[in-house]
Amino acid sequence: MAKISESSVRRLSLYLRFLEEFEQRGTPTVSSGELATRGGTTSAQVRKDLSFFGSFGKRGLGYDVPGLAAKLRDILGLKRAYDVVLIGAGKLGGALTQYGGFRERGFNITVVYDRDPGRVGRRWNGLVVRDDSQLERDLTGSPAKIAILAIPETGAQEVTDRLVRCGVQAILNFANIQLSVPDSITVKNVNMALELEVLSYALRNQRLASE
Amino acid sequence: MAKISESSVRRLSLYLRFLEEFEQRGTPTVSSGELATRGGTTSAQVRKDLSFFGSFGKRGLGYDVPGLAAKLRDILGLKRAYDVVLIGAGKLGGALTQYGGFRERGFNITVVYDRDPGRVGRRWNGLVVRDDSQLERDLTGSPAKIAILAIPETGAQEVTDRLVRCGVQAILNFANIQLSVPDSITVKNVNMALELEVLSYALRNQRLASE
DNA sequence: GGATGTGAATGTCTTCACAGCT
DNA sequence: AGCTGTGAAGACATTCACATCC
Repeated sequence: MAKISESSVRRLSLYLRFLEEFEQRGTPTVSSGELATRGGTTSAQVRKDLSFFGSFGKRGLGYDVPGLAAKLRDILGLKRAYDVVLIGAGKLGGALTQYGGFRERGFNITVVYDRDPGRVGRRWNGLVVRDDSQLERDLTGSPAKIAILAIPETGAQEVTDRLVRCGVQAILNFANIQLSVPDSITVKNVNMALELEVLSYALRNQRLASE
Repeated sequence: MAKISESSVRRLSLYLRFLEEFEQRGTPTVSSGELATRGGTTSAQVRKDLSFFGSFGKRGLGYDVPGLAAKLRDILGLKRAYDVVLIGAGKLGGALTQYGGFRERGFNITVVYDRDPGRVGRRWNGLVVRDDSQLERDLTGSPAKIAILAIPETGAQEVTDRLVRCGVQAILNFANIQLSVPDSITVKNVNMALELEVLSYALRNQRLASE
């Protein structure tokens, strides 16, 4: 299959969200233009994004809402549920565990690890915090393929190496560090301070432009 | 000034982080190649990114670490501190307030709003949660230009409109909704479920490839 | 010698524009 | 008529490669 750009995949994910809104409202069909305005892009972009995977629309009519939604779920691999391993039972981990958006889309945080003795063994958001050292014993042979790292920089690389050895193939990393992993492993970084810096850059440009 | 791509700005932000590590370690100079390997890019990319803003290096030598760090802080608008308004005193808001990475870089969450009567008035992470309805009274004339939205979709657009009216110019949005704002306002979305979906897509591709 | 800075070449993504269905 | 699907064109981003300077 041809390689699709990440921006394209991100947009597909957005389109799916809009389609689900239409689905709930019972709207039967939708045009590329309607998806485009909601997503802040153009109708040509929407059609091109979809065209990488096939032709799902009817000319003159648009796209069948439930049909396209199902197709996108298939493309994005969302037809199945995923067990997700959470590393770090801190505030951020708690927020993520509580966050409904994950469960809604089939991402279930089924286990959480921490290395702080004050946390290990405690009940926490409906789970029991497990000791970090149990990771290998628990995960070897487990079907979990996705992990979320919600821990500080220190130790993040070490835990990553262990997760990879246990068969984890995709990591959502909140630690402020560039993880090094084998090519076969996918890592997505969420770096909140960096996002604010992009905003700061934009603000500074505004200031300079207005002088 | 020429328009710089967002990916370029994001990389500059990364380089700055690496430079700060070098700074702490007392390393006097660094080459584009060293920054590149840490950032997972190429030396040519590093030099090109920097070249949009000037020539900061010495041929044959590399870049002066504190000098380049200062220059990047200036470019990114990080020489000053920012007051940040937080909307939403929930788990996510709490995690963000506690998160050291913001303060470290001069982003200070100075006030938090919520509309849940059970939260308003309470002490919370060193702040007192203020009633959402106070927003206009507090913010009009305040220097705060950045807001973080850590609330559910419902109400996010309404609060956004009010923030914009109060002079907020940049918004970091954690709500799962595409905010509509005037062109002059900068919005960055952090959509954690979407990140997981990108991972899901990658996993599905791996599965398909191995069949 | 060693590393920068940068035009030119290449590669990638987006937009255009229109033929082709419904 | 209306909207899709898609080559072709255009815009943008990355990589190459080398003259330039320390």
